[in-house]
Amino acid sequence: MSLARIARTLGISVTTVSRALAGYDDVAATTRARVRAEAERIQYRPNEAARRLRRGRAEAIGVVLPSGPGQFDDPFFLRMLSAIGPALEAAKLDLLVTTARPGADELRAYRHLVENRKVDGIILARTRRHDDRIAFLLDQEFPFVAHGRSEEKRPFPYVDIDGEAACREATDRLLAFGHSNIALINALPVYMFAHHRHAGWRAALGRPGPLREVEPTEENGFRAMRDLLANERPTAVLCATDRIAVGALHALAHAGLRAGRDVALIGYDDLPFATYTDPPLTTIAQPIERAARRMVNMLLARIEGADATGMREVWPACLIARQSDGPLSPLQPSNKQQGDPSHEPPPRPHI
Amino acid sequence: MSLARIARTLGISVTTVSRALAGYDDVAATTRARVRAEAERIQYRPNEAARRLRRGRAEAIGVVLPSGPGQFDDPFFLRMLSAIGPALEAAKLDLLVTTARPGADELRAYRHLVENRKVDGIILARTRRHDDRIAFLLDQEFPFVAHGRSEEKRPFPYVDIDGEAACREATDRLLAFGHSNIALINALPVYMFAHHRHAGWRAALGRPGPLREVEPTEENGFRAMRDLLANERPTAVLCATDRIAVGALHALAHAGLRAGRDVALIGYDDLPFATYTDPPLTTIAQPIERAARRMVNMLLARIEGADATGMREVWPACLIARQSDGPLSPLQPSNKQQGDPSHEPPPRPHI
DNA sequence: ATTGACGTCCAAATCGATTTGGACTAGCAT
DNA sequence: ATGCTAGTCCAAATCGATTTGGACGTCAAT
Repeated sequence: MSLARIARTLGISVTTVSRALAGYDDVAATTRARVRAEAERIQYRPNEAARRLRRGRAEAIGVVLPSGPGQFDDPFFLRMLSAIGPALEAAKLDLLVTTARPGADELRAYRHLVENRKVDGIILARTRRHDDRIAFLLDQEFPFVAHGRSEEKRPFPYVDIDGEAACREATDRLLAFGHSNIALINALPVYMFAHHRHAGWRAALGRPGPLREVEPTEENGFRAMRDLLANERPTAVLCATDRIAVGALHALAHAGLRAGRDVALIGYDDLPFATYTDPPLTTIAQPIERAARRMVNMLLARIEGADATGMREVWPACLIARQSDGPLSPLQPSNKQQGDPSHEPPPRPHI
Repeated sequence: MSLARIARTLGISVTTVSRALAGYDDVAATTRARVRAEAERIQYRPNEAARRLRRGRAEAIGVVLPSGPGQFDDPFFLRMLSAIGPALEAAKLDLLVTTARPGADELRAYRHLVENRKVDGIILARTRRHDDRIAFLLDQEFPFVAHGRSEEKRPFPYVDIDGEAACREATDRLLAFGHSNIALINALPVYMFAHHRHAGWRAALGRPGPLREVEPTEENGFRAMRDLLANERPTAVLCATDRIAVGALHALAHAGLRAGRDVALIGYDDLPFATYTDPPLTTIAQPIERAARRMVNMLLARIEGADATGMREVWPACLIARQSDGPLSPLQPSNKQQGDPSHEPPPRPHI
């Protein structure tokens, strides 16, 4: 009872109050001023539910967070959320967050959002090569924007980071350092980003190399690295995420090896702790926040009915050189000739 | 047009359809069955906005995430969110997430949630000694539950982890190892949790010790540790968060010192990477997920009108011994007698 | 004087679910 | 026949904002 209350106090109709506040031009300036003043006086706030009911919109967008072991503490989603928040504020939309364990639970969460019209649009992250969430949303013709591509045949809006190029460059860098036995500890290949990172590594290498595919946790990075050391014994390792890299770093230390000297290691994500590992981690930084803001803008346009064609963007990532990689060590078993085992930092190639 | 549609199809009134689906007992079993069948057939989903309007409830609860430099990537909030999510699902409430930079922006976010009746209740984390958010919510008599206590005089519902006891025990452990010059790198004292951790350290110490207070990032942990080494030169350091501890660890490595041998270091949070630092970090684990679930239950009760008295719980934390701490090294400058510089892991006291 | 245009304003319908306060019928007892 | 009780059902009001389709009055042009 609020527009009504202003109307009663001022002795005018609810319609006029509504139109005055909404800025219609069929309201006399003096009336509008009176309405504005009274609205201010009683601290009028429109009832969201009423507006939503009338407009037929949820005035909100949704994000489904993966929950469950190994997922919950991934800083990626928090970075995304904190970028989405402010971007939505401008559009006066709410952000609805749901959690779901990957699997059947997850698709159910998306169904729930769509079928109960909880949100007007969805932002979807961590796309998979075959992604039933994307297929579902396309089937329903529900507005969404994905972070990452997919092998879905129908086109859909996305913003992605070019992990393939980034991993190609990182691998090229390792090759330029003189490495040839370059391993990849990748995330599970169901994820599109893992697929791309694998492709970049594979392309730069020009042939298969030592490969491990794991759920990206420190624990799994540790295991994979230990296993690589026991078998293929690579001199350089590209890790698909920094969490994997941290585990791998630890496995190296366990084996009495030092990253950057005995084995070159490159991570991916540039998590805040990457500067403070020992040695500091060479890694690949992604503009997640900017990408998230772009995704919000795309989604808003989609909700307004804009055409989705052309809403496909792939942005470059950026390698950040620190100390966990470097030239092939002369102490390592390799085919190269032995060099000077100096402690000076060796020259680094341009990338 | 949906209850109405079922009503029209079945030739009965909207009232009856509503009451049949809502489980009132003044509906004939056969009618109820027909309604249920038709609802199922057309995949009936009640319109949230209409229900909210009628019930006068938002059917949602809110969380305000701190955003901005140094904050956004704190895993704490993501862990909390992923625990809140499932707990809310059972109650059929939505989770509304807002972001705000700490400061004026933040209180504005809370005002917004309350004044626009966006949510029925709020979960508030990272309480401060003087917390204007808590004061505001109490003033408004708005249902909320805090994670952490405050110096607010009026009672309010909270679940907290006993950081004071945990830090007292951790400091006692360091004392038992033979340390006497035990520093604390704390978070800023505006935060209640920092205040508690300080109190525990101070109580165990029985006198002042080297203290640094910083925004809890790796960077600041690094600086603080470097500064401590250049000045008070403690033999043991308690860090208020694992992120600080990681920075401190790095500062030690930089100075050619090794944690666990040259300097004892204890963190707080048990972040996933804590097992994989070098050396693995002795730290304090908090049952955040369980606490979050408990907070949701309290909040639901509060929303239902339950009395808040007695809704105050302090849970114990748990020290996880790894390798970053240990006995006073004989090589360190100290008052103790020199021992055997063996590489065997020294005996550890029970805690 | 009539017409038309314009400037202001509003009654009523609408969105969809919920809830109040009965209406109506059949069956049974008085 | 009358009253009463259960058992079913529903018309209408309600929540609060939005929107349609005019109503009414004033003023200038014809």
